[in-house]
Amino acid sequence: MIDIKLLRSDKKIFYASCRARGFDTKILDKFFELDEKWRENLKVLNNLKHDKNNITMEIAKKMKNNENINDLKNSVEAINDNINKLSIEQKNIEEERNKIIRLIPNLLDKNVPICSGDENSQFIRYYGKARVYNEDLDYFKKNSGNSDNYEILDEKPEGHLDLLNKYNLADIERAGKIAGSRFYFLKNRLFKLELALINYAVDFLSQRNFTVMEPPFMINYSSMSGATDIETFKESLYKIEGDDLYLIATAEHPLASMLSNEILNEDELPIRVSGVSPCFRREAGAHGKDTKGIFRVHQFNKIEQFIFCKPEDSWDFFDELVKNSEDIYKSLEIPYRIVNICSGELGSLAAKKYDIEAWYPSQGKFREIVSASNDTDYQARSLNIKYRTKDGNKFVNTLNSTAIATERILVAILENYQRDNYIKIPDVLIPYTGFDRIVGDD
RNA sequence: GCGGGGAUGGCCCAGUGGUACGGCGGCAGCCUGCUAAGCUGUUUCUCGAAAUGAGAGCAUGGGUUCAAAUCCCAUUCCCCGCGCCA
Repeated sequence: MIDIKLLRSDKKIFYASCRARGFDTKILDKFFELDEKWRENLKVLNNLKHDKNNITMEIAKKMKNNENINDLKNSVEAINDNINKLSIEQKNIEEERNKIIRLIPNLLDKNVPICSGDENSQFIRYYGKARVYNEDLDYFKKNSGNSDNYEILDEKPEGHLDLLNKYNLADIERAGKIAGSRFYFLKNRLFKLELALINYAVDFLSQRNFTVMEPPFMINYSSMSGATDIETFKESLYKIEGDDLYLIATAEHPLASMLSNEILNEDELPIRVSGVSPCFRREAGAHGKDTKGIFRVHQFNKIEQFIFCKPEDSWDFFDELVKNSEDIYKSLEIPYRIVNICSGELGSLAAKKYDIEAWYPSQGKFREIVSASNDTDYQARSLNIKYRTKDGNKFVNTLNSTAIATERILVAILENYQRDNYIKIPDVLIPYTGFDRIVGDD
């Protein structure tokens, strides 16, 4: 949620931010209209309550002295009628206003590139030595900042679905039979590789001062709506029938809401937490995209980094999160690039977002594997997470970034590490897998 | 799931219908020849330019009443016991 006081006092910057994101500024007009009415009503309502309180106290006094109070009673009843009427009106206005204010997106950071379309996000940097099929070279060059760090392949590498079948690493058909499309059974060494990735990430983040944890995989509406932009997010979430519970779409949701309605001491910050969890996504609206294999699925595992910090530190921590994620992919030796997501593509919580995109040789593309966002105080305000300062309580800033989304990294490893008759295991993972290659059934 | 007990400000705790007591901690100031002790104020949210201005707030949502932390109903969570259970 944005800062309502700032919204009232500095309308222009919100109109500019909404326009840059491609949001309809009518929501702002509507907000101001409702807010005006709300404040007027509140004044009247508070005056009525003030009168009522005075009379009520007088009644208490008179009763002590055994004086007659019938007249006073009647006047309170009359005031109560007015209060009730106005309260109902006020409640409706407030509900509508609060619904709208949640639709207003966070203010953009000044470094976010302004754009409307998909392809305008800004290239930041490239790392690694990509294996590039000769026909994909133009695309690679164009999207890697014209890097010359690549190895040309004359034959198109196999796609991950073929590799899954070739080495008997997944059963997607039977998963489809029992659950539907976009589900999978992970098998054999690929499954062990996933466990290795999880353990590797857990160790990695522990060493970088994160408290690692397994969060609840379901949370209630209040937490979910605080942690997300729920109105637009709703359709991508799974709801549990008969209970006030939603399956999480990322560990960010429980990690963020973990501290909801709390006031922290200044010296507790920053708080670095990391969550390992499955992520459940309906992928509504993704029909036809990545339908084969395990690249885009309804359930995948992810290790997420999350930081609560003071506002003045949050851009440093943004860099820290991105660096952590980058260091993981450097260590796994997966080629990647980083892009600064442009205004039209940015989620409404984020003031700025960097994506890390891995190189997938058989797709001949960079695809998203990490999303790092600084939500500034937007999420903290919705969740009511504050810290104490000399000048009163302030909202913390929250930041999140993927460490490893395992299914996408498994695909990246399969594609980048395929050899003639086996899949090589990245060196840093061998201590975790206990084997150095995937060859077949075991 | 059943029975019993509970939820009060950052924390602890008092409060059986008349508008939330006290302590601890934090912050600000005062005093004191000094890492102590003491004193005063302050501590949540909202409206308001501000007030020595007002309203709200006692787990949540309803109800009774002129008036509810207090009485009634429902819900949530925590503790104890029983049952069930990986």
